[in-house]
Amino acid sequence: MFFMSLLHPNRDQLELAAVLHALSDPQRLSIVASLAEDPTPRRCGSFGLCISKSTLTHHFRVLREAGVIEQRDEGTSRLSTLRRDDLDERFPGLLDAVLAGAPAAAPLLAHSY
Amino acid sequence: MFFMSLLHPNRDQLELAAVLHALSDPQRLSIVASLAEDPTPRRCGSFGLCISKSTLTHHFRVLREAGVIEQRDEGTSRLSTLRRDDLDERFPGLLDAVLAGAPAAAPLLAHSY
DNA sequence: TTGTTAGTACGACGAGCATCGTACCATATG
DNA sequence: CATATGGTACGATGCTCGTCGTACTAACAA
Repeated sequence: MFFMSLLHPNRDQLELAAVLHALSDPQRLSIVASLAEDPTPRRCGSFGLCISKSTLTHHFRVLREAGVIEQRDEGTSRLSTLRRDDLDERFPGLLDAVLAGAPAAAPLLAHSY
Repeated sequence: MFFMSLLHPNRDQLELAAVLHALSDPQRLSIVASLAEDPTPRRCGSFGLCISKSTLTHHFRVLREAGVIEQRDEGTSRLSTLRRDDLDERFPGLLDAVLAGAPAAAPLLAHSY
């Protein structure tokens, strides 16, 4: 989106504790699971979460700053993708294990918030 | 130790988010890494952590209540062990991935607090 | 009995977190 | 231009967390 340049830690800056913390929230876990299920870059508002826009922004920032997701701006949207390669390289097997143990991705409600 | 009966979730009660949260603190991560490196049941005070006794109690309770460790009393001590089997069964690969990515276990200082 | 050891219980403090509403900003579309 | 869309910024609230000190207890040793 606009001015704020998006902070993304690079691969060797990823910290395990930060990643685990980012994944330890049910809403964020649901985002990650959904993103893993369908790797298409997606809008923040398209995850069917029942939380306000500002809370949504907060969760996506936590995920991005921990290095779990990557975000890029396109038009009026901010598209998110999983940083699967980076995570797999730094913490092999972690993401797969988390995804396997995560509750099924949210049903992706019809309306996008 | 005394009166308090120790709460341990059983295998199928383990919650991913709780486990991830328990592992997302550097001190607790260090405890788990140390416990994984040497599976001998160990006293809480024997991990060489520079924190107070009450904080130590707190961290061990978080780990136990999340199902990461098991504790049993013996004499004046409370001995902890990793619940490796249960974790591996519920979240295959998770513990190994975390341990592989964790900073080397604390040097285990000479004095036991 | 007197101490020592290993740990808990309780209460407190400051920091951080999840959440929200309101105000605002870009981009696109009419 | 005006308006709608998708999101951020800021401030506030209430809750949780990590940390501590003090007081306590249970088991053991002298």
